[in-house]
Parts: sequence; structure tokens; C-alpha cells
Amino acid sequence: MDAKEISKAVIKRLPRYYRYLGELLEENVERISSNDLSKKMKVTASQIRQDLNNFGGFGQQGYGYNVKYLYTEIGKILGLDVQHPMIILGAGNLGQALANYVDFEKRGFKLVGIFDVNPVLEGMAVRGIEIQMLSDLPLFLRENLVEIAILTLPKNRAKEMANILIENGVKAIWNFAHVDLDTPDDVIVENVHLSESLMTLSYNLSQYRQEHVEK
Amino acid sequence: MDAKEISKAVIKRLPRYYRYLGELLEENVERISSNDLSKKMKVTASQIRQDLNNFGGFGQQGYGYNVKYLYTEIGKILGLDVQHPMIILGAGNLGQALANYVDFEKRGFKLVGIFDVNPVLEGMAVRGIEIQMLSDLPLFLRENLVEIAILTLPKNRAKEMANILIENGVKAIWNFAHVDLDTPDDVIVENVHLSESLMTLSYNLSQYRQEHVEK
DNA sequence: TAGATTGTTAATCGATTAACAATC
DNA sequence: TAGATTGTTAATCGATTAACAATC
Repeated sequence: MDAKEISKAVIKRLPRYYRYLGELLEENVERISSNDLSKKMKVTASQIRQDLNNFGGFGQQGYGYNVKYLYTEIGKILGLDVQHPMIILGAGNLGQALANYVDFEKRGFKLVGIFDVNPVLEGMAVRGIEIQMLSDLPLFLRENLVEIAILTLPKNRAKEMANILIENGVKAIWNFAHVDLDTPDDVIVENVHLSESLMTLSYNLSQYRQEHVEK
Repeated sequence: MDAKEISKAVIKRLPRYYRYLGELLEENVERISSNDLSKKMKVTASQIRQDLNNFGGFGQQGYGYNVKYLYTEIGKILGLDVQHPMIILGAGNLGQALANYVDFEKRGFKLVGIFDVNPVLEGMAVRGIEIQMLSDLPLFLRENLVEIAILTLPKNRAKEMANILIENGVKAIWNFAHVDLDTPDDVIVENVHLSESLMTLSYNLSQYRQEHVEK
């Protein structure tokens, strides 16, 4: 029904708008113009207006944008107005770090299970949720509604578990494993490849040095 | 001296090439054509050739690319052939998770210090490195060469510490705090905004559902 | 030499910015 | 009404893909 396809670039920017609007809201700012926001965010005002207009006319000529309204609307667009039951596979440091992010819960991402292979961890609780064995995952998925799975497993096991998730109807995977998952079209994958991010940093650092006369 | 400016899009793809070439190397593949690599990586062969040619002619007509050679060369471009002394600010779950990534060390990213505000953590060691108090950071920076700082602190403290890092000559910040740092041109910042990544996932999930007849 | 595949130019596509009429 | 600022079209810029001559 929706005719216009929204570009990936726009979508990637939405959460950043949401963050800035949230900050303005905390500062009790009532309205903001694309121009003022553009200065804060260091993007062009034109881009802000174009981006927002992909989703409808949130502003008002001569006035600008109502911060609270825009914040709420972007929240809805991002799906933050509904609960997303979520599990974590891999209760290592990273898995536990993510489990402890209080902010996620605030935005509707509700942790309902944590799984690991290590029997030593079994029964240990993180934020009130007991760590279960990965072997119990298929049963858990049949008995509980899970929308999002967070994968913080080594790459081989990540691939294997991704298949189990897909077979059991999980529709979104937040993948921290250093591997590209092969998934059907109806499963959303968002990758966080930390080592690639660090390499990008390293590239920029090396490059900058070469351009600005090392030695 | 280098005339041609390399686009950000290309740079972001480099680590992924590096990862795939590393895998091929492990599988003892000696050479690969842009066409075969394009199938594996699900990008166009044309893009691969264009990307690589930004840095020089690594291939050979009629043959393709030598995997080992290309892997090494991309490694050099990414600055992985030299050591990067690195510290972590924030010894929470995320900081500890990053400290424990063995892979980083393999690529030249050498952890030389971990800092936190929590006195309870003082003296505790992660991977043989004792956690120090953040108040000791300026002194540490004056006495030790640090290239990269990893920021896993809450946003207010992150901003404050970023300034201290900059004042003391740290040239690159890997920022996990939910804030955009304001840094001079000669300081490289690479942001990892995890909550924004999760929101993108959430958007795609919601969108897919709306397009494919919920209910 | 014939076949394969790169390096590179040209064509296409998409995203960003500029400009301005519409309108609050 | 006059001023401000959006929504939106048009112009520009950049990135991707296609095509093919060069060459191993």
C-alpha cells in the first residue's frame, strides 16, 4: 500500500533524530526549526526536512516542529511504541553487557531469556533472568513469543543457532558474531561488526597521519 | 601527495573484504576472481574492482587476485601491520567484553590500560591488566604512549573524559557512549551507537510487518 | 594464440543540497 | 498583514553498475 520506498540512508539517520529530540525534550524545548536542529546535529536543514517528509508533514510553516510531537512520531515509526520480546544467545561479557542495558527496556525491548552453552552459567541470573542452556532453546521458542534474538556467540555456533531461530519463527536477529548470516527475506538482520568498526578507525588514523606529514 | 580522495563508503567496505579474504586464506584458496568473490560477498564484481583500484592494481588480468597478497595489502591499508596502543575507559560489562576480545590483539590493537571510577574495581585485573582509577588517567597519558581510547562510559563522563584524552594527545576515540563527541579535526572518532542499531532493526521489523499484511 | 579477467571509462542510478512557492 | 519556515521540486553531486579495451 505504501508506494514510496524509504532509503536505507534515511532510516539509519532516524534514531539519531530521535536521540536529539529526546535531549531537547529533556531540556523542555517546545519547538525547533529545521535550521536550528541542523546546527545542533551538523547536517543540512534541507536533509532534515527531506528526511522527515518521507513519513509525512510533521512540521508547520512559519513555526517549525513541535519537539514532543515529532519525538513521539519518530518513536512510532521506529516501532518503539510496542513491546519487543527479546532473547540473548551467549551470556559472555558482551551478552551480559547488553542484558544490563536498562535503556533498551525503556524503549520496549523486553528481555525474556538468556542462553549459553556453558553449564557453569546455568541458573545464574542477569537482571532477574536465569541463564538457560542453549539446548533448551527450541522448546523455549515454541512456548514463548520471541521477536528479536541477540547473537553474541562465536561465529560457527552463531550460524547454527541462527537456523534454529529461523525455524522457530524468530523474525529479527541482532548479530554481533563476525559472520554474515544467510537468512530468508522475511528475517531481518542487523549486524554489529565491532572489529570492522575498529578497523575503520584504524584506517582513518593511518590515513590522517600519512596526509599530515609523519616524521 | 595523494590526490584522489577515497570515499567513506569504500572505506567501510574494506574490513569486510579483509574478513572474507582471511577466510579464503584459511581455506587455502590461492587466487580468486572479482566475479567469484562477488558471489560470496553478495556485491557486484564491478564494485569490488572499483573499490580495490582506489588503492592500486592488486590483480592481474586473466588471473584474478592472489588471496594472500591482497589480504596483506588490505591489512596494510587498514593499518593492521603496526601496533596501536589502546586504553579502555569504563570497566563495566562492555568495557570488560572489549578487553577480552583476543582478536584485537592479533590485529595490532594492544590494550595497555583500563580505567574506571568505581574504587571497588581498583586493582582488579582483566587479561593481566589492572584496572586503574580514572583520576590517574592524565598522569598515565603523559607517561605512556596511547593512540586509541575506547569510551564505554555514561554520556556525561564520556564528554568530560574525551576532553582529557584530547588534551593529552590521544588521536583516536572509539566511542560507545550515546553522545556525539565534539572533537578537533585531528582526532578521529568512530562511533558505535548500539541503541541506534537496535532501533534500525526495530524499524525494519515494523516496516516489514506493515508491508506484509499483519493480521 | 585463445581465454580469462582485470583496470578503467562511460552510463545509470540514488542521495544530497539548493531554491522557492505555499502557508501558517 | 509581514515574517518565518515548511514541504517539495529542481539541480547537483556522488556512488554504483555496465561495458569493454588492455593485457596477462
